[in-house]
Amino acid sequence: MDSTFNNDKTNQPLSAGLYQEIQRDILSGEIPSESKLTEAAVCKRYNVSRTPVREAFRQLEADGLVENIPNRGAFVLGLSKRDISDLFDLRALFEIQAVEWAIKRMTAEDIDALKETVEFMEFYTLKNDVEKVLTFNSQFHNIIYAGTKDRMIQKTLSTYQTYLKHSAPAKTYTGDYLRTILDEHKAIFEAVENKNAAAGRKAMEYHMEQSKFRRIAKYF
Amino acid sequence: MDSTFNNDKTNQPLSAGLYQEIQRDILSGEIPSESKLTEAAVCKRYNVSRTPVREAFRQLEADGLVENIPNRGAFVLGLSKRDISDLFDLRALFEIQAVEWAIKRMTAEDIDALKETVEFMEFYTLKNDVEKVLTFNSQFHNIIYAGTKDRMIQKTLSTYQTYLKHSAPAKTYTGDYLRTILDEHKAIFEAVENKNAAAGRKAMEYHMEQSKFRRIAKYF
DNA sequence: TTATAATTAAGTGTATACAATTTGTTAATA
DNA sequence: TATTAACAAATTGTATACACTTAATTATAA
Repeated sequence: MDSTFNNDKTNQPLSAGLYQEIQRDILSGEIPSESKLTEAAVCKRYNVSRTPVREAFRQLEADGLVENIPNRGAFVLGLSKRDISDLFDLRALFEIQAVEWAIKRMTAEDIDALKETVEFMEFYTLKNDVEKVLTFNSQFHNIIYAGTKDRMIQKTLSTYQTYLKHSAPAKTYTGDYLRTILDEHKAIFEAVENKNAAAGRKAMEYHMEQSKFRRIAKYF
Repeated sequence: MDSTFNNDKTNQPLSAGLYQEIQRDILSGEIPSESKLTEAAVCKRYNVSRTPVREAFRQLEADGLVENIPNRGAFVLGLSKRDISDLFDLRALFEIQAVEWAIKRMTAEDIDALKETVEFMEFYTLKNDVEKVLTFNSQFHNIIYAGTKDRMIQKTLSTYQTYLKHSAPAKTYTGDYLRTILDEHKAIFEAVENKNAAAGRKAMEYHMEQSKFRRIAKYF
């Protein structure tokens, strides 16, 4: 109940902040599956009126994170362990397609931006700055998504990225881990730079396999 | 301006009807890309207040069909021809994965329901009832989606199905066409019945290729 | 005339009031 | 006691009023 919700800094509507906040809480499990989100409760907790709350609920529903039953309310639909496992598989399918399209559609400027991102990743890997590496990791993938020039795959992959990130338990990383991740991204970038779609798919496929293994291995 | 919007029959909230209505108009191109959706205009057209309109806008935004810029408004993002082409490819990836999961996860009752659907398809194919065949065609795929027991793939595929359906120009079907489609579904069902995942993927892959060809061929 | 500033109009963001529905409780009946 | 009916409370659906931001217009100065 110790709300850290704060919307003062940005000019985004309240519903946007609420949406992110509630999404995070559902994915982390803080708000459990099956539980009911009551408008009044959310209003009180974040000290806002019902209008932005209802708008946030609609967005969460479109994401599949709550089910809105007319005149009954919004019921939470969290992600089970199999949901997470499945999500890794779905993400892999799209990431592999995305890198192919990106290789075919990226501009020279897009590729430059990707190059810079890899360089930042390397820089912070050497400094062992986990936070920064993860940030540029996300950025690397986002540049690929944008490079597809396809809104739908971009949107879906961004959503999946968010889901997998926030549904992850806190983790401690070793230097080896960062180095491994860097290498996988370098391989992908190389394929992009050479405009080699087949190599790009292969490198991304491997990255996705490893990525899933690194997470799921902890569960079983 | 001749609104056929009517929400009297059902008890769903106004926003749900608005959402579907506007979605259809965007996909069909009646509301063109780049155009701005003004709340007041939609209110007037459908004779409702701003609250349900704003909620519909949020859902459309989550779908990627409009971009909501704070304090500026909702701008339409329609689907280009390449978007449609890409969508066929993305759908194919998911449909193939879906049939595999469905084969592994469907219950006996699920399979019975699928069998019945195929039988209806065959019956109406023989009667040359296009409307009904298309209805059971959609139902066939929806049963597969549900059979995956995975909300995310289900939701994404349902969305794609809607997009491809509503973005299609009106079409005249021949008896041959219906027969061909029926055969493709029968092949998929057979694989499901035999719980043969590899065969299921293969049959679905073929169905998706043909499905894309049947639509896209008209464009080029 | 052109550029800038002040003002007005239009549109979105948020809160709230009221209507309709659902849920929970009490009362009445068998 | 068990079941149903009537009522009350809580919750969601919708409309509207007001606040705030952006866009358009007019006025002013160079």
